[in-house]
Amino acid sequence: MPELPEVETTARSLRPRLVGVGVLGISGIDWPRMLPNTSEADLQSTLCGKHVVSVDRRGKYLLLEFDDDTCLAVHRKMSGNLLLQERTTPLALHTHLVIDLDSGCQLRFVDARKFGRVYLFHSREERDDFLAQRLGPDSLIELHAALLASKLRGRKGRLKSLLLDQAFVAGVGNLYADEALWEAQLHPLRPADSLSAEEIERLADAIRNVLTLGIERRGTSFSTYLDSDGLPGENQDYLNAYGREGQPCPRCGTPIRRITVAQRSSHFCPQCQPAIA
DNA sequence: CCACGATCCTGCTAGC
DNA sequence: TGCTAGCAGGATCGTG
Repeated sequence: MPELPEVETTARSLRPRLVGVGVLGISGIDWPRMLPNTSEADLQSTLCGKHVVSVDRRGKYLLLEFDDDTCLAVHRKMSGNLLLQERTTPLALHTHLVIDLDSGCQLRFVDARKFGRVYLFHSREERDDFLAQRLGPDSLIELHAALLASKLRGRKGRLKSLLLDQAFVAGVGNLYADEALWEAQLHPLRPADSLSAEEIERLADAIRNVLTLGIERRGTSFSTYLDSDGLPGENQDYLNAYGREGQPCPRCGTPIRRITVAQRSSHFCPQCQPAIA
């Protein structure tokens, strides 16, 4: 499941190979629902002849900006992958969008579960409104202890639920939330406004740390994530809590426990992450 | 503001 | 062996 580090890894690898490149055509749409605000014909008429001027990331959205301020936003949700491949490479199963480029390559959106979405915005303003409505401060570049403290103040929800809320902080998903809570030694069910200043600082540091390490390891390929060259990341070899139910906590040896929080599995060490501070 | 449940999808796995 | 039922999971929406 692509979260911030996976999207950032993809953006970094696509950037040098897409900036300056022109669009020749759009094809392969076999699932109109993945285009909530556009269509194959709309994409075709809007993007043909346009050149990519930037490849960016906001939260878990990958953004391709073109030379007339048109913007394509891709959210990969659970299983979506963006592959940059030679035109001659056979299409992978579950390919739902193909963008033909004048570099001889194709940018292909492949998504087995069809949860992924591609949006087209006709101006920077339209795009920014869309994102502002959904995304809080970016958990990698904007989140600091003071900001986290002010956002947590008065919030009665569970800590884990809030971390998954993209309007609270953008970019953290289930896997990195569990890893950050493990590192900060905080129980996922802690009431959000019960954290001490020191705990908030630990959490802010942990979030930045797990995301940064995730990027350095080119993402976590827990199930389906692949980078734009179709290669897995390495961070799955370094997980401390996520997916490790019953296995020893790397810090204290206590078996990792799994509970359900906000309808999502939550992995934590019952020894290092006590429910009561 | 918060919690909970349903929804969307399909590959995988556990269980029979 | 082969089948099926159930699970996972990000975001959104409706209800309480």
